[in-house]
Amino acid sequence: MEYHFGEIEKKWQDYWERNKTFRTETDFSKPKYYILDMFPYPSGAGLHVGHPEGYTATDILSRYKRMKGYSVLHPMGWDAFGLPAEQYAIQTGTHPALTTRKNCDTFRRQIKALGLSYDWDREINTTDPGYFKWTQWIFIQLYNTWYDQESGRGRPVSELPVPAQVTGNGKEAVRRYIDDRRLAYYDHAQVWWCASCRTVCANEEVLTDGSHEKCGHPVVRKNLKQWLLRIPHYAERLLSGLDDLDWPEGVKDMQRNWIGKSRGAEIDFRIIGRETTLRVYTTRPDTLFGATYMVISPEHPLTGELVTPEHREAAAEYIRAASLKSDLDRTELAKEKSGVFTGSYAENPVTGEPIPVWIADYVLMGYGTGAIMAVPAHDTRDFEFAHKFGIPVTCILDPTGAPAETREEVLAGRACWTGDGKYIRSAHPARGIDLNGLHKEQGIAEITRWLEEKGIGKATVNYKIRDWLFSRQRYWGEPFPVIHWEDGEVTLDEELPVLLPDMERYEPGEGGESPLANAREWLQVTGRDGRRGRRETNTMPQWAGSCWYYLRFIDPRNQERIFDPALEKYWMPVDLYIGGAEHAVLHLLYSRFWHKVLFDLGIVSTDEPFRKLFNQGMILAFAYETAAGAKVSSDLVEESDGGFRHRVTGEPLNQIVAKMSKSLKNVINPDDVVSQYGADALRLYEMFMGPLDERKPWAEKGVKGVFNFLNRVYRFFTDPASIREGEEDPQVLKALHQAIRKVTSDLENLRFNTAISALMVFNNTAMKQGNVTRETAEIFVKILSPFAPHMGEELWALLGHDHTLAYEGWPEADETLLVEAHFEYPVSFNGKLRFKLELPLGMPVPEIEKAVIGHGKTSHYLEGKSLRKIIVVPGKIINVVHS
RNA sequence: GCCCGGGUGGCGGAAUUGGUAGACGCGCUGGACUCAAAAUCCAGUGAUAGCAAUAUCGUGCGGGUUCGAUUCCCGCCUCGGGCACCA
Repeated sequence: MEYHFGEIEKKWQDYWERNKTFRTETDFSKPKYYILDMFPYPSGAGLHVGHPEGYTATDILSRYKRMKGYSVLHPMGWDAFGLPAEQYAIQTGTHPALTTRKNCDTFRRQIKALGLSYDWDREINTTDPGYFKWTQWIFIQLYNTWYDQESGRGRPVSELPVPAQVTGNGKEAVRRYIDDRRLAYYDHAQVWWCASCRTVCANEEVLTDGSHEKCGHPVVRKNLKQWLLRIPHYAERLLSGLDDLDWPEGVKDMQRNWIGKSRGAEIDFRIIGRETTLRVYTTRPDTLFGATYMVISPEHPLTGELVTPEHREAAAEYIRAASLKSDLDRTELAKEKSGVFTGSYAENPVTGEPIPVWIADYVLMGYGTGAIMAVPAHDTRDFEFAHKFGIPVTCILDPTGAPAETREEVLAGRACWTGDGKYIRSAHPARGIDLNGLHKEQGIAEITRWLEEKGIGKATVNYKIRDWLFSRQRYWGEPFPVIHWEDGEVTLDEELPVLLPDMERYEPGEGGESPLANAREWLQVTGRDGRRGRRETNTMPQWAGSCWYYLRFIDPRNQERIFDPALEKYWMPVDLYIGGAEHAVLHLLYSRFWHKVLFDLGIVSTDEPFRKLFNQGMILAFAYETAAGAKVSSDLVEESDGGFRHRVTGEPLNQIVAKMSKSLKNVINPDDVVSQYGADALRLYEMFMGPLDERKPWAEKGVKGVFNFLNRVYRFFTDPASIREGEEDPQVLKALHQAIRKVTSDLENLRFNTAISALMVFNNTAMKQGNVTRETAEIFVKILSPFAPHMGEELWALLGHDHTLAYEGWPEADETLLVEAHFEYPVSFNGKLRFKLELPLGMPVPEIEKAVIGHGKTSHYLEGKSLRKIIVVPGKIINVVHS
């Protein structure tokens, strides 16, 4: 029979939909498996071939797990708040909700055409008031939570003990005290502002070159009143929680880096001639003897006090210039250090020496204490600075392990050494401190002990992670359930959801006002007491909706609560989460943060949301360039004699691998692939291309390869001459069970490419044999079906079944059929393979040796040489070692 | 600069508690079927030399450990991703 994939696929997709084949029934008696895709932002462009990659992988596993007897939760939804729909609204006046609905419809249609087994009754959309009601609700929980350092967890603010001295200062003081501890707070903040998008954005959304991740335009600093979340309070938990997660090490490393934990000490320096002390943070307190100057950041609160009159003008100028600089200027372009002397001196607490205090923008206010002790001999940045401004460099650590030349330079203060060594010039007997001769680790411990004993410093831990800027000046996002009253009080609106108002125009203001500031009616509220207030006009960032969507899938239609706790307890955590590596830090860190807060509040039952994470690799495409490296659009390329040349100029071109892009005209549209080869072929090819986590180029010819395979399978198994009753041929039976074993273990390890290869191997064997038994055919169809589900259902039906095979039991490999009696040993001489020798597997080693020596070819290879020994690895290899 | 990954035929990729390098697929070559083509089927296909048996070389480069290294160790080259004045 001919393989009419179009009809077959339509038929089964309709069947699944009509019968709700994949509706998740929660059966507490069964083991559960929650398998989740990172839900997409439904863009106007529709699906690209990257989407089906991860979706197919999770779909295959879902189908496999169902056949293994698990209750499987496999949902899909839309992360539908976001800029593009809003930009479109600004340009055309179309309400973003309309655009969003249209895009979701397209995505849903495309996804359904791939035969993915989602439970569509659980579809969610972050822009649906029934959904974002609960996003707002979680915000309220964050607002009403403080982090109790003592117990190491978040607790309701109602349980926050307020010290008597605060209570004594009145209601306002108490309010401020509590607000300072809430996980969500509203305050002035130096924030990143993108003039092009007219919105602020999070640190995490600013790229290294100082541009906005979303649009590529440069961002600038702006001081605005914003909502922020105190994610640093959870830094330690977010860090230690990573250890037990089955996540790619690279992703964990990126999160560890982002959290940026460092251990060191805070040290107080007395300012000479004043009552002030200057506190610094350093990871190298052991180098205190080498501190020859200090630096405070231009934003440091003590600049005013420390700058002496004769330096006032220069310092003020420097500070002003620094404030105008973007971070780009302060880093990338300004490798050259800059700074200005304050005129003040501090006293080095171990040596008693006066050391100058400088202002320099290489010290950031947002980290540590915003001030450092500078040790040019043992810190490269300080060394550069000292070098430029002629500040003395005192080496206090002898790099004993370094090459002689380097060591000499370091000892003379002409080079910087950050490694280990032995301390010199690091003792002050009168003050009871002596590090000389110690190594770095010992030195740090010893000086820290001394600082704490003297009360001038203490061991400290610091994190790079900052408060998360959580508001945006946009229309298309979740409104904050917040009211700002005329008397300055801020209260939460518990009447959820707070809906977005309908508007005529969606443009944000240029000065940082949200478009919602123009929604007059919506904006103004009057309290029961007649007090007037104004709604919060900022909206939440896109991350908000995706922070917790995996929880709503558990009980998506619940009107009364965020979800039923019994269901949450059954389904959580997510057993496998597959998505792109681009979310390694942002989404996954934010999500873990919210989850931990919800855990502390007793709302969820697990401390971590995603037990196993897997990143699919990007799908690339072939592209072409000239010898000079100029890219050539793919429609201008022709293939000739195995090479590529320019269709017009005839210039020879090189084939390269690049991201799909409109300009290179190498974008693959999944719709086209489906109409040409079918969904099963698309699925199979995406999985067959290579390992799921690697980036790999799309090749049209490869699709044809798997398409041929499907054709051969279909032709063979639909041919009545291929299927017979009776006993199976032993060779075929063995091949079948090898396939079952290989496919099963490959599925468990997410190695889809080799699983498909095993299916091909079996099909080749079966076709060569000419026919198989009905039982063999059924087993093969079962193990094929997760990969090519339409084909699976069709063949299953043709084999005489009238129900879906989605819940048929997964076949088990019979190991007894796989035991071999003989093994064809490769026999090598000095490691070089010379011939093969078939021997019984149970043969004792001495007899194997005898057999090898007795073999006719052995004497040939040993001619004129002497036998040293024979190495026999039973079931693996024989190696004859000779002179 | 630092931290992660990669580098295997003409191409996508198999194979690692160290044990037959190149599974499977594409492409290519030859053959069958056909008036012919497509499709399909069969055979071959790492490189070099040879009529052949066979030999030598071969997993980015250079060393090392081992009876044996794609796999382990040391030093490089290169591509991709992330971070980057965080004291």
